Amino acid sequence: MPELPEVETVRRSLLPVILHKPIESVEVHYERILQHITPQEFQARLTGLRFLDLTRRGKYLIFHLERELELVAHLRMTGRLIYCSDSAIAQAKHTSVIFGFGSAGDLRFEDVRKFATLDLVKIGEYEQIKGLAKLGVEPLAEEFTVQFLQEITVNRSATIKGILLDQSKIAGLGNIYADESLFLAKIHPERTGNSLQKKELKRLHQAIQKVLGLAIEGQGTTLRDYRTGFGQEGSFQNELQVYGKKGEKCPRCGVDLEHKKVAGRTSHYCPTCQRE
DNA sequence: AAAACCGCCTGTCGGC
DNA sequence: TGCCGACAGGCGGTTT
Repeated sequence: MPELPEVETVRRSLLPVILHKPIESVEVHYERILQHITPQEFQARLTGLRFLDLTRRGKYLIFHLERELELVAHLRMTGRLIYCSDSAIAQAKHTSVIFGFGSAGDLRFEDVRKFATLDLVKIGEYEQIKGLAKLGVEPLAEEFTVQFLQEITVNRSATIKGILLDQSKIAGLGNIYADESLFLAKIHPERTGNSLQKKELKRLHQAIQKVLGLAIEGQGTTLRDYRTGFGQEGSFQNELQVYGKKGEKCPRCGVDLEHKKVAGRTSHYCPTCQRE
C-alpha cells in the first residue's frame, strides 16, 4: 500500500513531467473521489491552471497550482497517479479522474477500491482535510528525534505498533514499514509504549529512518497495486525482511516468522528476535 | 482522552 | 469447477 516511500516516489517521478504544464481538461469518472466539491466546480476551477510544485506531507501529495490553489491527493490503499505521455492510450478500468494536457499527454488517477480522495483548497487551508490538519512529524525530518519518540511513548499503554501507525504522531508509516522497522529494532509489535527503554527507542528511531530511506531508494514496495508516477513497479518488495513472510525463516536467526493482529492490523515479526 | 470498532470498496484466495 | 466468506488496510466517524 502506498506509505511514505511510495508517495515520495510518486512525487519525485511526477514533478518533472507535470511542472508548468497547463491543465487543459478535467474528466471526473468517479465523483466520490472529490471531497467538499462538485465535479462541475472542480473542473471549472482547475481548467487552465498550471502546476507550480508538487510536495508531500505524510502520505498526502500536494499539487501547488496557480491562483493560490492546492490540489491535495491521498492514494489510500490502491490509488495510483500515473503520467501518460499519449492520451490516445486506453485508460485503465478503474480510472477516477483524468487531467488532460492536450498534446502533452495526461495525468490519470486510478483506484480499484475507490477509497482515494482529492481536495481542492486555498494554500495551507487544511481544516476540511482532517488527517492532514492533524498530521504529526515527518520521520525523515530533523524534528523526528529519539526525544520525540520518547515523548509519544512514555506513559502510553497502547502498543508500539499502534503508536507507529498513528498519523497524528508520526506521518507516513503504514503497516509494511512499521513491521519492518520493529523487526530491525528487535522490538515486538505488542510492546506497550511505556515499556520501551531509551536504548530500544534509539534503535527504533534509527530503524525507521533506515527502512524509509532504503525503501525510497528502491522506489517503494509493489506487492500488488502500487506504481510509480510512470506506472512502474517498485523494488523494495525484494528487500522486505518480515512483512508478508509468515512461515518463512527469520533472516536473522532462522526461526519461523509469525503474524498476529496487533492494533487491528496483521503484524509480522520474529518471535525470537522480537521478545514480548 | 484514548482505544476499539465499523464503513467505505473491489479483487483475491482458501475451503468446501 | 464454482460459490462464498474472509481478508487486505488507511482513515473518518462513532462508540466504548
